[in-house]
Amino acid sequence: MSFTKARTMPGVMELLPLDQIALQNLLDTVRRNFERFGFLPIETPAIEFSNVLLTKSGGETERQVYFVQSTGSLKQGEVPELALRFDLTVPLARYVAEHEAQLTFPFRRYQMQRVYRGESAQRGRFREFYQCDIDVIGKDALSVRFDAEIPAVIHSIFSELKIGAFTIQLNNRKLLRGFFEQQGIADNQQQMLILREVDKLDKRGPGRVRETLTSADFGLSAEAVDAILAFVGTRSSGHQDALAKLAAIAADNESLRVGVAELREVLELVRAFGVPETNYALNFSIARGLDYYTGTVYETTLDAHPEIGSICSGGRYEDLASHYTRSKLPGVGISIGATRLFWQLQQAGLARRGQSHVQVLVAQMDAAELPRALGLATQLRMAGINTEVQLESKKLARQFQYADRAGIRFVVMQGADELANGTVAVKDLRRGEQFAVAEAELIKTLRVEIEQSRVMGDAALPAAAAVVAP
RNA sequence: GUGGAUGUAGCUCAGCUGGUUAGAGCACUGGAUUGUGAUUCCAGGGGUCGCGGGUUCGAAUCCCGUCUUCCACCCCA
Repeated sequence: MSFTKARTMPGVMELLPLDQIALQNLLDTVRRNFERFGFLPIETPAIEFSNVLLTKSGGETERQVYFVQSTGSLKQGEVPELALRFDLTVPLARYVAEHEAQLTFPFRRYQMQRVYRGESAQRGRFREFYQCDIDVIGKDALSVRFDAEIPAVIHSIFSELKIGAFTIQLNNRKLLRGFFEQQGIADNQQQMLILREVDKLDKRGPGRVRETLTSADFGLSAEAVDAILAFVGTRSSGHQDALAKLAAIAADNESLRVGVAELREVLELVRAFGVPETNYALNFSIARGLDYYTGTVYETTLDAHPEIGSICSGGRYEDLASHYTRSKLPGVGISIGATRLFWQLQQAGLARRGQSHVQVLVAQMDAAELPRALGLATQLRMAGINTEVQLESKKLARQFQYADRAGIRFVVMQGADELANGTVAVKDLRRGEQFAVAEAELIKTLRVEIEQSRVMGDAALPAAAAVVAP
């Protein structure tokens, strides 16, 4: 008999239960903070009509879209009618256009779902992954103040995740465009091409970016490249410094003036939102590849792990749903790639295994006493303690081994000795200690132990390693 | 899509210039008598050496093809 190789396609993440718990803890933290800031949940289907998803056809997205078709409706040579979503922003645009009449604006939604991209396989690159998005969509207009609220949400999430110091890098597309105009680079396409290169500044260093920009493809003079590199090299340290850097810009065109003004307002409000000044900074090389950003753009990085790159990014767009409706719907939002983030944290040693949700295993000491063990388990469950019972008769050693491997910390035993004197034995597998308590005290004792275990579980870790602790 | 690597047990790998029945560590299963795990000791299961073809008396080893996975570019979370 030959077996089919049991395997998943490359680019998908599949986890063992304790790692799954760790990922879910991460997702729970994100969701909790989204809700704390007043964002409401929606879900959209994984499958959408192809023409809805591919409004801006051509380019990267089309290459990466998975088309979907039922076997019955296969038609040779035609573009399938359906496709898997490749992000959550396009479905949001469709959603808002479709339900506009029933939504209240500004519409604040969060969405945490999986998206699909036909990427070629590479480290940390997934074909199926979670995106956690928040967006605020305005009707006709949306104040730049909302741009300042986003970093407050980011700060709240990453503080709670405890993955170390992080910086929310801020920039503004209008500022960049204005600057390019000032340099005599007026062509929109040309600006985009330069933006893409500039965006790689922190990853590749100024040397290689200079090399690319001075190449024949760009047709820029050495002086122009110098000016660009000097400008986009701007980084601020601290709030006052950021304001000073903005003040130093000689704005001689409208776009540049507006960009500076927007950034200034965002900075002031970010501070007022209570984000510590160590957690945000100007970075004029942040451009974001996506075409639709028009104003503020964000990227968040971990100070101690620059190799991870951006862990959360987004920005402002002027018209979200122009392909679906005449209404003008500006918005601002961010996306966290939770699957990749989790993977990166694991690689960097910042994620640890989750703890089993099973808090207690009631051992089976004597097959005849199984009903008694079941009754004990029921009592524990009614007290809110997640409990599993040893249902098969096995040597006690095996029962301990099972609990240990499954990550269950406490084993409760009530054998002949304990029954005789009305006690229950509790073994703490992590500490390797065992003690006896009166049966009436069991629940109270376990609650204390479990609470202690929860608190100690966090405290025992270095500050930067507690990510996914429950 | 372009360029470069890779493939031996579930995992990490060894296997010299071709030579008997392809090895190790970890993992797994069982045992070391009565109610105590992760440590120790003993035993055991597990591999068409990615696949196809060629050279040879003989191929995991050499050659060709093919597939796979991975890395860089592109793009992105």
